[in-house]
Amino acid sequence: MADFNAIARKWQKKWEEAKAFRASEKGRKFYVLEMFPYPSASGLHMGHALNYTIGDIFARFKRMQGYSVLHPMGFDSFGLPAENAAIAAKSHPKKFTEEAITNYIAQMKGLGLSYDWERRVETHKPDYYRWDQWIFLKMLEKGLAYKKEAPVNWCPKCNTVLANEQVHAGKCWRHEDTEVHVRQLEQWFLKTTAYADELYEGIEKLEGWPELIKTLQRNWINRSEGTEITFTINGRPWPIFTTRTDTLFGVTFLVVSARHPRLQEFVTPGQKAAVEAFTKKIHTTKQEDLETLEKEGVFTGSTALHPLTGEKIPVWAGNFVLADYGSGMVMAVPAHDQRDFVFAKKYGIPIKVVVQPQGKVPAIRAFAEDGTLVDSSSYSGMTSAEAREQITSDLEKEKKGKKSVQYRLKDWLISRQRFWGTPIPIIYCQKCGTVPVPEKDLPVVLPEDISFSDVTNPLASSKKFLETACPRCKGKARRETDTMDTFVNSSWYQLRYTDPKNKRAIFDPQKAGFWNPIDLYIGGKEHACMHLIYIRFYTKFLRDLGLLPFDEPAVKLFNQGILLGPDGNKMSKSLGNVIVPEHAIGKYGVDTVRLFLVSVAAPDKDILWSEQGVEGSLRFLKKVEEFFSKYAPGKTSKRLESKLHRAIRDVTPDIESMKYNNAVIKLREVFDTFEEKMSKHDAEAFILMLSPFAPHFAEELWEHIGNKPFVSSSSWPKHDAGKIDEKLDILDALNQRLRKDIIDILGLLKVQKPSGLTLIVAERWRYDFVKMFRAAAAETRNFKALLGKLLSGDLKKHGQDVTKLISAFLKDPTKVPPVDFTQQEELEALEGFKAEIEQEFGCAVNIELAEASKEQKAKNALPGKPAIIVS
RNA sequence: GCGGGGAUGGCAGAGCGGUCAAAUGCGAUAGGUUCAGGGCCUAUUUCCUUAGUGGAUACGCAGGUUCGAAUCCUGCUCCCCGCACCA
Repeated sequence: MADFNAIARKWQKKWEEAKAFRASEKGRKFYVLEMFPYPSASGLHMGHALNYTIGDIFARFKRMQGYSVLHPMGFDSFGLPAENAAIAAKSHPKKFTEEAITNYIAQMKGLGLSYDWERRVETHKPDYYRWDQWIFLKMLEKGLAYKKEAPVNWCPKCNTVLANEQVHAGKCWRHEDTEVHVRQLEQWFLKTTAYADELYEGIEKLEGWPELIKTLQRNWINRSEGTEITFTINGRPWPIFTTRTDTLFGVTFLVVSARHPRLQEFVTPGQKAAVEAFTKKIHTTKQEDLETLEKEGVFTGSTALHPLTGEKIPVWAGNFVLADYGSGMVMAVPAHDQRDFVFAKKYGIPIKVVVQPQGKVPAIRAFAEDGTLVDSSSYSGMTSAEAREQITSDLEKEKKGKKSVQYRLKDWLISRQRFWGTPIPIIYCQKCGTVPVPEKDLPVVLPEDISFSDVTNPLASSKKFLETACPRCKGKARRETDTMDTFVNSSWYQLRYTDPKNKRAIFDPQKAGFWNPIDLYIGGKEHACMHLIYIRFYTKFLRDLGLLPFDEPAVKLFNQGILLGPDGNKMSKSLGNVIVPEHAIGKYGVDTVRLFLVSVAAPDKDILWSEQGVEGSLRFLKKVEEFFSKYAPGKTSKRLESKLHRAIRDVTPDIESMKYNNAVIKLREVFDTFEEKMSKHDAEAFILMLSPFAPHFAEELWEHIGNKPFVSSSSWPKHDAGKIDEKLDILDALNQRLRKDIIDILGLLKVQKPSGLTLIVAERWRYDFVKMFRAAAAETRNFKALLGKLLSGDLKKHGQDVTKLISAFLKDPTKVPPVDFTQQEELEALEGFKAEIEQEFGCAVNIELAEASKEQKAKNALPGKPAIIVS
């Protein structure tokens, strides 16, 4: 038995020496990319292996199809874990990171992944992150990067602020048990909202993206169209956003967010104490509880003027209004909004019905749907939709409102009070203020002499870093000590792969444009609202800088499933169900593991790891090996040829559509029909098809049958439709059935060794049936009538054959397919099969035609199933 | 509450209007093998019936469309997963 691991090492070395997977800009391109990993100290896990194998199979497949394939890998190497590890070990995160990277590369090579390693990018290297800084400066220039004080999410464990996208249900994205606090801080933001509209509208055009991701993004960006209505409070105009302009006459109070920065402007001296007590309570409420919190509020003392009626409306402060959506204030229409309804009930605020439904207005809850307006001055009688239009346009005329679109998407907070990230290229000068670092001074390099001793940002501990001269006045200045969110690094890395060593520019637009957009981007669905929004945002920005001629980063996005442990749970150390890639590979070999990972289910489904399943994959490879160890080229039988070409025909689209599981099954199926004699060319076809899945093993076989390396760079086989013979398959089925029948009968007769077998072939009814069908088809175009005719009476019991014909008929009504076999052909086929039967049952076999005189004997004989007489 | 995805044989998982009692793998059972209760090979693995063809049920539940449904439609139940007071 061959040593699969030795084979793997052998070919990995050869590939590397030959630089077999180097990408070059010529011909038809194909860009396959898997989301690059964060190099963690614990190394690659099986989930990574799955993710990368999925991409690798596709990359290899496309390469064999003659595409220039770009299949690079890199490392998202900035991030908190390395920094924390460094703090614990009183060391530098760079050390941990680079060790981890070395380890990752070795593991990836061990998986036989066909990367062009020369293009590798590592985001913690200054020659990479200088371009993060460059982009930042460009954004600053265009007004898309800015600093502002805002309530921000603070994770006490990460010791830094987080972006909105990194807060999941009130918790930190990395610390599911850690409450995020809201703090008021001055931070850097990237103006993702400048592209909100395009990010939202563009989702529709992402045809190759999974519906799920698109929906998640739609929800995240959440565009809503409405009207911004101006209310006057204390003599000053305040815009309020609503989607229900039609309920304007039902407004009985306004609610301002209790967290609103300008809340104090509404608070009258008389209400001061009450409001303060209330806000204090709000600030001590946990984010988590906020979701289930009862709607509460307090009167601010101020009143607003209704823009149309001039009525006085009380302004409340409430805990259920978001400070950072719209203007942080809502108009409350208790009759038509459930939240307002509850609030009004609680505080005894009047409820005024202005929209009438078909039936009666329910008293216990608000009627929040569209209906017909009542009590709304001249708008009464209009439908909600009409009223929205009319009221908005009337408000516009009076300059008391305008159409408005609001997004849930917020600007991206990128400041991090951490060390291990891209320094923000900003200098604060006492005289000149905030000054961007000039492009020529990039990169702003992370210092080495830092100390993690304090809780403040470690960057501030490096004097060499902190103290600098102002680029404008040359006076004393200090650097920004915040670094950028790591998601910045991964927002454009796919472009850098196309020109990774460029020292003068972020990339050559020529090269980036050749490879991009990514043709197949593979990664987990958890990135839907983080990375995948950011990368789209960056793409649009770089496009607007004139660097990219396209709008979206990837044509097709593929989300692989989650790899589950043998117990059906997600792999985790705490459950002890983690399968370590090295162990599995050591035990079964890489190719087996790769093959198994894609055999279980379609790659977008969750995969259940099963030791027995892996053994099954190994068994298959061993059988293949066994076959080829005895293989000598010969002439392929028509039968095998037919099956092989069909396999080529079917495997190809299976891989193309990433149904790897089905492709593997088809490979197993053809292999099962292999005969000792087989031409070299046909043997090659099989090895070629096997190679994306089991690349090392395939190379070995390829060499074994006398070919020069590599299969990996040979051409994908093409099928010859002319060689696919359906009749041969039917014949196989007939033979199979006959064999089984003989076995059954011998069993029933309790005969161990028959001295002879006589097979009597009956007249074929099908022959006549088809003639009839043809005649019927010719004489009528009414399919139903034809069917009725066919399905009636005697023919009904031959349903299977009827359906076969009908399905063929439906595909092309002008043609009735030829019937399987005529009686004559069947006889001939049986003659051919005779030797095999004789061999198998160890007796002479007679084949007879059921003539009239033998009718009696043939009474059990059916088409394709001769009557069997045992002697 | 809003939205997305599911429910198939002992298990995993294909199939997504006719060629389906339903690929393939795993497991189980039987038989074979110069055969160790291992490996390999072969057969069986819904029920009934049987000198083979056949029949009855069956693809979450209940209906419907169709000559024909695991596949399409409607309603229901259950499971998973996102977002969640966005005005």
